[in-house]
Amino acid sequence: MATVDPSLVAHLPLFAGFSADEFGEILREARSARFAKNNAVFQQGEEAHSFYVLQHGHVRASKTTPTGEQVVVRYVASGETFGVAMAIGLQRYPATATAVDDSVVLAWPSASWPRLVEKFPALATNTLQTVGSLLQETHTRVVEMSTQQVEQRVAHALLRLAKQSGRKVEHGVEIDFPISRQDVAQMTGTTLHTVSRILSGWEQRGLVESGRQRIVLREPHKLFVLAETVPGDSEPPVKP
Amino acid sequence: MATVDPSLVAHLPLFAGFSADEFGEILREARSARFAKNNAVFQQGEEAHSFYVLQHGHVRASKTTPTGEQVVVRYVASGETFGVAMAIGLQRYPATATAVDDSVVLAWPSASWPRLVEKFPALATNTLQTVGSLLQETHTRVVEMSTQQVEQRVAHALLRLAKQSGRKVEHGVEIDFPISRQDVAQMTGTTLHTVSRILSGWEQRGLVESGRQRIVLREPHKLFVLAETVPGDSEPPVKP
DNA sequence: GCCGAAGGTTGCGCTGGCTCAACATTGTGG
DNA sequence: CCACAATGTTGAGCCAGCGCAACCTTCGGC
Repeated sequence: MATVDPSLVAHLPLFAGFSADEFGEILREARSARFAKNNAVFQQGEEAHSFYVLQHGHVRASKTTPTGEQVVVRYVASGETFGVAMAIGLQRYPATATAVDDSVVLAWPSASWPRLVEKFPALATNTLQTVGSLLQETHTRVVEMSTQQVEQRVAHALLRLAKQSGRKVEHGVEIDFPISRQDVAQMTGTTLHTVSRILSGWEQRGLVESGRQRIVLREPHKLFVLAETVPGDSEPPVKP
Repeated sequence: MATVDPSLVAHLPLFAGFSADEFGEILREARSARFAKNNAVFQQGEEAHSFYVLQHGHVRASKTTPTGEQVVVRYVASGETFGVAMAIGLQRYPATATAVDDSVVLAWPSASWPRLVEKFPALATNTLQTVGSLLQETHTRVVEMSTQQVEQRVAHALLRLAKQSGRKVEHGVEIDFPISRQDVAQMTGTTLHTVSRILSGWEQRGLVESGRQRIVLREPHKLFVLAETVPGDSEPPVKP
């Protein structure tokens, strides 16, 4: 298990406000690990032995219901912290984390969290920011699911992914990891069929270009307008 | 502004692990305030001047969309922390907090959060637990909205409210604050009409007893079964 | 280069739950 | 005590999106 070059992780939000010596000390307790595409970093229900920072790649966090349905809780981009179950008082992971691309993570034993936090209280406040942001995003999602139609929700979901993990390509912004219709459906509370129909429609209108596990936003701004448009807003009723 | 009796708040989760002297010191920075029923503690978008612990009463946190729809984010029960915008890095409150009953809160100036946390790091870890729990609950809600029908979601919502704020009454468990059909609808992503129909149905079956701003669960266990039952699970198709 | 599996598309029919609407009931302020 | 506002109930019609089904396309392994 190789030691980690501090310069590669010094800028991460989890370590904001630490001196070189300090995160040198923290880093010494981490190990680096590689997960090949489609392999699980950890499983829902499993003992929360570690917490993680994603160095490279992309990780999907998803929950499975007792009846077997899956819901995507989050996509983790590089630099982000995940699997902090222990820090929020959980013995077990509440979701499954899967590498959707070949990924490299930094892993700390959960057992060392209390000691690290005691020595470096800023870890707690930094994690609080992270968890707070997740809470906000999740609230946004609840609001969207409560008030918007599927098409708007899908638009918002893709725009968020593009912002978080978009890569500029020739004709727009491509979501920088493999993502299926099913994945988008599980992010927005719909079915892969409906997502497929929506993307087909958008493709015809030139808004996106998509294919197998691949989505390119060609007109992010138009998508944004669509996402904010209340359906039936276009034709105000005529007063006779 | 009266000083606060430490014995009344010593047991709150926010102060777990503090000595008498320590929360005496923290408490000295708080003021107590009373909010009459239906008055706002703070408004969405307003500068996050304070964070709060609810001493008595009940507070509803809700978000309003640009198009005017409201979504209930959370009900706060006594003892719980709310309005911690500053701690999670927000300048402004992301939701409106309204007293649904006459309520008494402890309020700290947001400005004193950084200093308090520096002196009492356990504040950060305690808040992390709180925010973590909220995140989990919100994820549960997303999963429910993604995979369950309205009737199941309403059942889950009421069972959660009963667990958090239920009061044993003669014929069951009553939700211990005024709550309308509209409120329940805004918690579950449906309309007051649908909630009304569902409650009427349950009333007929003897599962609940409800009226104006009032819901009593008469058969919590049966409701729980209903909440977990996949619709169409009852009659397996006959093979001719 | 072939084959199987995974992913994507599209048509069709059905229905849960929304919208619109009218009305009933209960609390509240003057 | 009355009037009105807030809350709740219920009917009727409609449609967005789901379930099912059939089929097509692309990728990866051998």
